[in-house]
Amino acid sequence: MDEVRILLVEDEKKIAAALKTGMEELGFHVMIAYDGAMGERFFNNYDFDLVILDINLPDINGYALSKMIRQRKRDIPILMLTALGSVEDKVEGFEAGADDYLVKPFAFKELIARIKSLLRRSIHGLPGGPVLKIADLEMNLDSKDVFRSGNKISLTAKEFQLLEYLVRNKNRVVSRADIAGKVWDIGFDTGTNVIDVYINFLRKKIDKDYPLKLIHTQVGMGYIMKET
Amino acid sequence: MDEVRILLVEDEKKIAAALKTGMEELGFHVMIAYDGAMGERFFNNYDFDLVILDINLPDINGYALSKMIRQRKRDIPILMLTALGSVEDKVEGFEAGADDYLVKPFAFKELIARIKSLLRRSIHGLPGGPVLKIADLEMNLDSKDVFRSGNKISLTAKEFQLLEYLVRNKNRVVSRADIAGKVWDIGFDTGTNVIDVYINFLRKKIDKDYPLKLIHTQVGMGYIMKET
DNA sequence: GGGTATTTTAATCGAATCTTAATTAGTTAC
DNA sequence: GTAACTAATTAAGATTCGATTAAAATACCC
Repeated sequence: MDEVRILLVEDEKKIAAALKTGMEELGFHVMIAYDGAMGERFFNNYDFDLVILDINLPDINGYALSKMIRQRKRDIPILMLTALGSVEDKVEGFEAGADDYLVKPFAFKELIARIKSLLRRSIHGLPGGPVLKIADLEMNLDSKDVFRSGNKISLTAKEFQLLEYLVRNKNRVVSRADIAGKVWDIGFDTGTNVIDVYINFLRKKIDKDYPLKLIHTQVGMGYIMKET
Repeated sequence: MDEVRILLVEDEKKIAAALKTGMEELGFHVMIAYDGAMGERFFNNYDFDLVILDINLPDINGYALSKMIRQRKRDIPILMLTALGSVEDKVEGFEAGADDYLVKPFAFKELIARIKSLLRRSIHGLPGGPVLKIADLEMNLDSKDVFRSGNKISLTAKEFQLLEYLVRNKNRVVSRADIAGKVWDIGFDTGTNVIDVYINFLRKKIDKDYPLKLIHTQVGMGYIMKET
């Protein structure tokens, strides 16, 4: 999730500054608007991935601003952040188009968790794009993409399965019998050496060009994937 | 938004019954599971638009169930409903894939407002026209019109269904078995190759005349739709 | 009911992938 | 240090997989 831009509309300068600092430490890019008109202007002139709205603003109130934003860009996540905690306020907030509603005072961590949950849906498509990692190796289980140090590596189906099994069991020695059972559907009584061959395929694609080797042999035991 | 089906996993029967009644009065169709295993079973056997999860369940806990649901169907909204109100609990909930987290006791109206907000976002109920997009390809689910770079493409019913499934799962490899189950109602044990044939039909209509191909084959895995 | 459009089955061809097998290299144990 | 074993590597053969085409079966429409 790179370059997430957040518009924060909040009139209490101290709170706004604190939130901005906290969020920027997490890598978000935050822009503060101190009133509704400013919020509207910013929204119209820049591109944001998410909006955080206070309700009680000096001029335009948050509900109105939310509706305006929804009209103009119906898929941007809006999170309302306010001292108004009654059920009616919340319902009104949601009806104005909010995707989430958080009552002050709140824990910063909860805010972040909710922001991430919202972004998960809107930015990188849908939630849970599961990615396995070890060192600089990444496997995307959805798209079946594999990257080493950012370079794309294309694997065949079996290679992918084997690598997935190894990475899932990283820092743990897996025997050939384990692999045979999980990746191939065989019991490993057969005198085949497919596994060795495939380990070789993987090493060529994954380790060969990199000084840091990830696949290691434990003679007499099996293979292990680790960074050290 | 017609026929919204909600899965409610909640072990306290009184609460579950009360919620079900309340929601059904609003036109939702609710199914109750009294423990995690039951929830999992229901989830696997029926189609839902939203899941409401209690955390403290007799057997499997809500976090685990949430992760399981996310893996299987990553676009369904999950709302956690629980007595655990600490920030850590909430963060854990969101990390397990929840889209919203509501602490008991709560106002029924707030629950409804949050449910509606989630449904509004989830694909089916997006306001303002159901149009799926990827790159310069657009599918209007209402009018069943399909455009590539503004040029109208006419598809047959099955072609449309298949394309819709692929586009909904863009950037994700879908296996033939997935497709067989969702687009055709078959289990893919049959040795048919309809899917391959239809992929071929789609490619001719959608990709043939354009340099940027959208339908890609992952040999041994399935098909994926992506721009790159 | 006839004719067209759509869906499905079937068969072919070529290429990608998987597997086997044999050789070379490396490791362990005595 | 050498025998015995274990693993790495390579190349070739076997098999599967997918694209494509054509034809058959089914559904649809007037």
